[in-house]
Amino acid sequence: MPKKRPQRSRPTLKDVARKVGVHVSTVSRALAAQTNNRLAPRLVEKIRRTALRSGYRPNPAARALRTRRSRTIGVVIPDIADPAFPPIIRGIEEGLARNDYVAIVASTDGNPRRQQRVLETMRARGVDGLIVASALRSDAMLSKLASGIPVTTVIRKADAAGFSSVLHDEDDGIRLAVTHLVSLGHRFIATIAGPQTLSTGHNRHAAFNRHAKLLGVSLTPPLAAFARAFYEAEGERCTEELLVTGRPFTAIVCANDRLAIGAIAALRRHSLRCPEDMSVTGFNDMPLADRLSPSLTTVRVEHFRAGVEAAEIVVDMIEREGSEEPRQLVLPVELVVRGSTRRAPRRNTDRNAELSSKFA
Amino acid sequence: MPKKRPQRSRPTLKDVARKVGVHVSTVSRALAAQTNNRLAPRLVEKIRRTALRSGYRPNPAARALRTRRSRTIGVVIPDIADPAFPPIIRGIEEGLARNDYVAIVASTDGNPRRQQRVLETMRARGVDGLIVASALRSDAMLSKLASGIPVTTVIRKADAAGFSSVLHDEDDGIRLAVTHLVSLGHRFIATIAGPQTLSTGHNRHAAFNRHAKLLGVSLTPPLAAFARAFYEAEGERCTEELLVTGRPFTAIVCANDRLAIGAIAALRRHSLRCPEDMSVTGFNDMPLADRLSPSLTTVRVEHFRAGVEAAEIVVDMIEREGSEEPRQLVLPVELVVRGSTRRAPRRNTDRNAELSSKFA
DNA sequence: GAAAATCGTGCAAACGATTGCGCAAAACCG
DNA sequence: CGGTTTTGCGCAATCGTTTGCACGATTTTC
Repeated sequence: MPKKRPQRSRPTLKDVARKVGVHVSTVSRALAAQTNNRLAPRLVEKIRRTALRSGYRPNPAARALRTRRSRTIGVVIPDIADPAFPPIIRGIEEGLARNDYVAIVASTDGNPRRQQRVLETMRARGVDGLIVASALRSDAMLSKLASGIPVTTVIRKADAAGFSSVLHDEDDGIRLAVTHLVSLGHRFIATIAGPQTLSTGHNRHAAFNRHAKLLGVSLTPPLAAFARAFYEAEGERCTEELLVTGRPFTAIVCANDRLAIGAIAALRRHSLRCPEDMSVTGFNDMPLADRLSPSLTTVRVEHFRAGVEAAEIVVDMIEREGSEEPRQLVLPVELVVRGSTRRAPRRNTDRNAELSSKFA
Repeated sequence: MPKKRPQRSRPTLKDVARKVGVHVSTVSRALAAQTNNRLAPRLVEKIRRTALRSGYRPNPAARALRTRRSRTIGVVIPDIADPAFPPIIRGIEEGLARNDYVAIVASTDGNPRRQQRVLETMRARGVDGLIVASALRSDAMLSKLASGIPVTTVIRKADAAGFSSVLHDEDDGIRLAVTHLVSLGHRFIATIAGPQTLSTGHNRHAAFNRHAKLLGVSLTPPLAAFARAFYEAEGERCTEELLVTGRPFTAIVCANDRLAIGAIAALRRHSLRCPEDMSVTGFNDMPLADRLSPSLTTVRVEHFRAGVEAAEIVVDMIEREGSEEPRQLVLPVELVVRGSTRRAPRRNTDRNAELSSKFA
């Protein structure tokens, strides 16, 4: 029974030092890339070998205590169960691992109080930096609680300066979607916008207005409904809202995939088929978007890459000691055309027919 | 320019001690629940107040160094982008937060080498315990790398003793699904089983065999296809495999939702409609399962709760110093009937008609 | 060939908390 | 009231690293 060694803890610097016959400080220097050039190469080699052989692992607590660096990044997510976020987290994980950092992630449910708690425990935990996917456009709390350590937002952007950010090219994404619809003959295009408190919601909506005008398909007044959250249920509600206006339209540009899913469901309840009667576009190309029926025409974004880049940015900010100003990165997007969009119906459905003829 | 204080670090025990006029050890004791009863109540009160007022937060690194406890749990997930896992992670997060622990999570992609790396960095990070959702039935590596710290598996179980586990009642779930189908008149039921290297895959398949026999609907030889992974594509492949047997069946019990989604897609390619021609059941009730078309009849499991329970279990094992043996928890499941199952067709589709009549 | 610069390593002090031990003062006992 | 126990708190060591400084030995420089 190897129960003899009750706390067989890992070897420490001291153990390695004893084995090699040098002082612990020498071992420490030999193992660190920045300092081992001041030692005799032969010694360094020897130390490294015995360290490796004895399975030495630096004690993270001791190192953190001494260096005031935990090599830990806090990741704040609105809702990890939302399919948009896991790929980002994966990317962050990847980007951090490359630099020997780890993440502690927490969800906020979009609830400011929870976000505050989360940020506080992260500060208490001594994270070296923060990656925030839950930022509001004006997020006073974030500015307050995040002061002093590098912060980057992903996917969303806070208006306040001082944060780095990595974003998708929302404007181009919406441009692609609208252009696509127009090329299919759609002229009456409604939109379901996301929450205007979020940069995504706001920017996509602004982009929609801009490009609709540019392409000469803007309606007056604009045919838009505003979702209070990026959920399917809100997509349904907004669709109802659009339908009860009685105004004609043949396509809906949704601010994200989940809204689009809700929209399609609501349309179906009203016996409007997608894509035959109504084209719908999403945004994100979330997992399963290709497996729905109809499969979703949407804007593909590089969530994984966004995570990686965000991780690299915080790490970089940390290691350069904040001597740098915030960076902004915008990732390209791409339209993926699938089953939810189709050539605009010549003969509109009954309810649209009368009205659209007025406008034609 | 408030650049004067270059490293305005948080107050330490020493700061609080100086302010109150006592020794740091006294402050330490006053702040810990186990030791403050040895101090004068009035003093404790005073210390706590000034600690609070000055915004004191224990330095986690220092504490970890001294106590050899990081209050950090490693969470190992096969793939965080798989919709089954985020709710579990949320649950873990919740369960850990209640006890003032945090999680560091990493994905393995079901890749043993990656799992090894992940487990190693977690050990190196000094996690106090492990929650593993990626366990294989026989996972030698896990047994090796996890030795010495409390481990619990979630959702999946490793055969090796020594681990706690929290599982869903797979057997009952499959029983519910099969019973449901039988009550709808199905007599020829095929199954798409999951990977037999995973406890889920294995147990659900065993359960299917058992209950099919119990209900008198087992086919000989059994009509089963084995997925190599819990992916949609495998669901498609397995469905093809079932169809080419040429044997009649009117329902497929799938080992999870993603396989079911793949199955439905493959059926559609063969002009078999679900549920009119073929009923399909899933397992998990993953997000969006209710939004697919057809919406999925499936077995709902309590993923969130599983996470919470797993967290509570590891924490408990840690705080009791491993003086306890592993615990096993099985959570109840529930059938949720939706659109993908329907009364068995009287007149089977052409290809089933001839054959099923033979068996009828 | 002596002074100066460089090199290679050891010494010891942190970092901030926890905790066994000791020692006064207070409380208790007969 | 003297002696014993209890109470309340301080002392100092310790956890494992990192890093400024010191210092002898080499090498360089003029």
